[in-house]
Amino acid sequence: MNTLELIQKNLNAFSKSERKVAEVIIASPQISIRSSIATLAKMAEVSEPTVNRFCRRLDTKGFPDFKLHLAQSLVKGTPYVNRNVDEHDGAEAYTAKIFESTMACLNGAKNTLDTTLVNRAVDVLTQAKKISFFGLGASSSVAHDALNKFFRFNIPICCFDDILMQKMSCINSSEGDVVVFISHTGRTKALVEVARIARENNAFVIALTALNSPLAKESNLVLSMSVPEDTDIYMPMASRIAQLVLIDVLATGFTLRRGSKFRENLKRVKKGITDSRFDLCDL
Amino acid sequence: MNTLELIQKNLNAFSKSERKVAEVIIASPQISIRSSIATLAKMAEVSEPTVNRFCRRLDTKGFPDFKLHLAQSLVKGTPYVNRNVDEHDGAEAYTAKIFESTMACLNGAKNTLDTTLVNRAVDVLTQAKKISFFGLGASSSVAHDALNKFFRFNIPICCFDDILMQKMSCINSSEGDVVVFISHTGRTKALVEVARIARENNAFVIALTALNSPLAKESNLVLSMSVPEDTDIYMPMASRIAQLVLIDVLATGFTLRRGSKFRENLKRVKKGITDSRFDLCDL
DNA sequence: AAGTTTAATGTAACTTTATTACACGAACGA
DNA sequence: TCGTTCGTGTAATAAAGTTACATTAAACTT
Repeated sequence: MNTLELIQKNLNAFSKSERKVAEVIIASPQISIRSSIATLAKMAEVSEPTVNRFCRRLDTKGFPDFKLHLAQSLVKGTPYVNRNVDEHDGAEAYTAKIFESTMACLNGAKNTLDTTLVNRAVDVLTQAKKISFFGLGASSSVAHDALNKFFRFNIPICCFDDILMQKMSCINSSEGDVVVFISHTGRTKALVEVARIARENNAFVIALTALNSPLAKESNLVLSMSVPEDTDIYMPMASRIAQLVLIDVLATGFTLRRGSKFRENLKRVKKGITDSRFDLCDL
Repeated sequence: MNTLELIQKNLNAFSKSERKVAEVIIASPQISIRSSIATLAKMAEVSEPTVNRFCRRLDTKGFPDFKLHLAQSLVKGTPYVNRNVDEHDGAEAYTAKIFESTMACLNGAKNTLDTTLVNRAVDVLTQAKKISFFGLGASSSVAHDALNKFFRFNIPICCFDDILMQKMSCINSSEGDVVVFISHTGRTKALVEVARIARENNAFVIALTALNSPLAKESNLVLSMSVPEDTDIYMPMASRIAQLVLIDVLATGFTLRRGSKFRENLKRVKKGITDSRFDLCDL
């Protein structure tokens, strides 16, 4: 377990002074590993032995040993930890926090994603007669993004925000069609119903959603990622970002599976777009 | 450059005693990073200052600093680097690469984003009579996402994919309106023209785009982030993700600026959504 | 609610660790 | 051969980390 994450997780288990130390370290781990125990103690406004006790509580032999662990975890794992935005944060502070939280989130998502299932999903997608992407609310922009990506592959594809259009589309689906549903919670009633209809019409249902959710139960294949819930009102839904990256992953897998001739095509599409742009020399 | 490799490579450049130190470290680096300078000196059968000099020769401040560098280099795998997907990658490999590249990208974006400008943008947005979000192609899903976020703030807001609708909307704009344009390259002709129209009608133009691009030149305020260009056809546009996070940042800044009463409202909206969901006990 | 106990924290003495200053001796060149 | 330079070690010094203990705050008991 990553030392920095460990500190973050145990924040509540620490005593008042120890928490001060923890906060200083989380705020600037890179500085911490270069500081002496005296400097760190001063930064956290506690005494040196408190810092030492803090280190021991984290199962290290002492301060130098702790620094070693921290230094290694800064390389290995995420240097970033989910930090909530505070009411009094300035632009610099909240910008950093949001970027870092998002990165921490992606790291978590990556580690909990089952790549065997990714592989199966890619299998199914490459063999699809038609692919549909459906999401509602915040997830609808993820569906749009997926449309944009898969559209370039020149295969029958569709994407609707509208729940009725989604239903109609599913009613018309048949064997060989694949429907991808996107929902963070997997508990949006309307969407779950659409998924059921898709299944009833022999479509293959892939869900980017939470494990064991109602939506997951209606699906043939569930791609889930554990992403911390957005308990904080300031905190934007990083889950959405993780879903987008997952779409990237699926699109990439798709491209790879299709072989080299297919990739030549892609280059042509990309080149086609540049014609609607100013030349680089216009810069 | 990896410290251990560096030692290995420079073996011949060291003096006799220093080489002894180098050999001991190469033989058991894990032990070395946990030893004191005295222990290491004894292991190498040299004096302590020799070890110290050895450390300085490797451009470190001293023994503790050297240990830090060594410790970090001993950790395998560099996580946050942009690694291109390879034709022969399996699902696990490309999944990891894409997630990690995206994180690397976000990190880069974070570091190149000017928070002073973020602050100004938030200023402008909070005072806007109406806010519009426009993007084309891949950026249109970013615009949608922005709509979804800012919509909750209960202010006049709009978002169009259609270039004609965008134009019409801009022609009708007036003093106090803010239009946010989203474009990775900033060179999409159609969008640049819309921006010009917006400006001509006294709207305040914010662009999430590349510095010095034609779009940037038509804008009152440019939020740019340096994100590696997607040279690789496999590699999905991580720039899009960075833009989404930037939207998150702006939305958060907006929320903070509006004060605590406003945030109470947001909680209500959030609660309102849950009614269209299955209860948690349905899980 | 007061007293007792326990946990948390800081002070100061002490130990360990690292660095510096300097001296000695070998290698090299004139 | 002498002087210089470079490498090395010894010893002194400084810095960092740890321990023991005293003090204070918190919690629990009666």
